Amino acid sequence: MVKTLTGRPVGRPREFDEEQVLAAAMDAFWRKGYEATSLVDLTEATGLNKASLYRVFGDKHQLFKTTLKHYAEMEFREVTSVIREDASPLENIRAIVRKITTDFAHEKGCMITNSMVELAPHDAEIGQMLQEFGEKRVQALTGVITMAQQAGEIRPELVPLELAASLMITLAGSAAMVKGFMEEPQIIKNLENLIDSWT
Amino acid sequence: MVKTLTGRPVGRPREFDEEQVLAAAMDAFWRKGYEATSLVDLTEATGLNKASLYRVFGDKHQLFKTTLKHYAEMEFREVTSVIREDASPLENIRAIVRKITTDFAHEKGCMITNSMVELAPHDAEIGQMLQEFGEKRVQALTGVITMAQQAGEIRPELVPLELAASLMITLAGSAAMVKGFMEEPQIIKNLENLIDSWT
DNA sequence: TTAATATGTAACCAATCGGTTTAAAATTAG
DNA sequence: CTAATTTTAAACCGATTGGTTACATATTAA
Repeated sequence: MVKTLTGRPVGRPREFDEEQVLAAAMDAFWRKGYEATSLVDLTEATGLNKASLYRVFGDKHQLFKTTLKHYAEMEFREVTSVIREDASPLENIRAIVRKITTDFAHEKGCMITNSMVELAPHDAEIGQMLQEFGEKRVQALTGVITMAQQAGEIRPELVPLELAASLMITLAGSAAMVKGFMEEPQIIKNLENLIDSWT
Repeated sequence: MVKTLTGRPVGRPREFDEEQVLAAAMDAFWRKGYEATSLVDLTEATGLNKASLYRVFGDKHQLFKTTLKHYAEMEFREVTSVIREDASPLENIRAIVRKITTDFAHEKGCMITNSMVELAPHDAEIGQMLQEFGEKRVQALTGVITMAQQAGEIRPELVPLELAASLMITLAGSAAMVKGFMEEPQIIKNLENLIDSWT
């Protein structure tokens, strides 16, 4: 795409918003997973035809990686946005967990957990991405947990990194269970019990 | 299949053992999931050709349901088999959890969790099956937890059904995490911490 | 206006999908 | 032996898969 001096690209202008298309494709993959989402599904979800989709985002696998990255960034942004400077660290942890679980809405679960279960063992590239996203989240959680402990809201004998791992596992389990076995209130209650057990 | 007076069926005898074929098909689905496992994969895994597979087990979806049921029954049998009359209830719970996690071997995870994540929201029939398997496990866990509590090994203020739900969620999360994000020792340590927190 | 560039649509493509048919081979009953 | 029954293997089937090409359309720069 060649840009001109005025900033507008040469040639026929796009009829779609790249961000919206990406969001729609992400939603399709999030709902049905990688394998079960066909190119036809993607054209219906995005409103674009196969050729445009291919030209702009590459093949299905590349598009999936892009949507997965989009999801991870969106999720990280939204989750960190609930952190309040004026709230206590433990209150922030509770808010983060609530935010994450409400994002599981409508049986879609968590796209990262979904992808880990569906793809990680036989798709090294995706596995790598998921590991990076996961480590980033572990670090972030370990950070706020450490803060809460320093503020005296978490028992001093507990190890922040272990609590973060425990929370990761419980969140992943929650994301799996919400897809047909448990209701949201039960899942939230369990998470609140877990955090209570740290105090 | 018409049986004769001698008990042997009329016609050419089968060259395969139905149980072995089912186990091989189960392993293929367990490893790669429903969508990503093609009929060709199944013929290679089982040694049978498509026609035989189809005649004996029905279509791919029926075969999947059969292997899923096979998995659930196998798993339940193996897990209950580690229970020792001479061990304390809490020791039995620990043994059960260890057994379940060792069955996650080699990044395959848990076939029930895998199927819940991949299929439950858009395959009502599979969703129903998974719900039944899950409820059976919750009941079994609630049973041993109640016994442990009555034996004084678990604090009396804790609710057995809630602890069972907590364990279910943690096990599902462990099954997801083992597929590329966490190592088995870390997962087992987390589960032991959880059970310790009940005492 | 003309040349260059980019987009959108539809037709096209080979490969693979799940599934079925056909016919040879192997066995039992009579 | 023959007839009946069942299994196996391979060829076959239409539909769908992911992916590509061809071309008319729209826009910019010059």
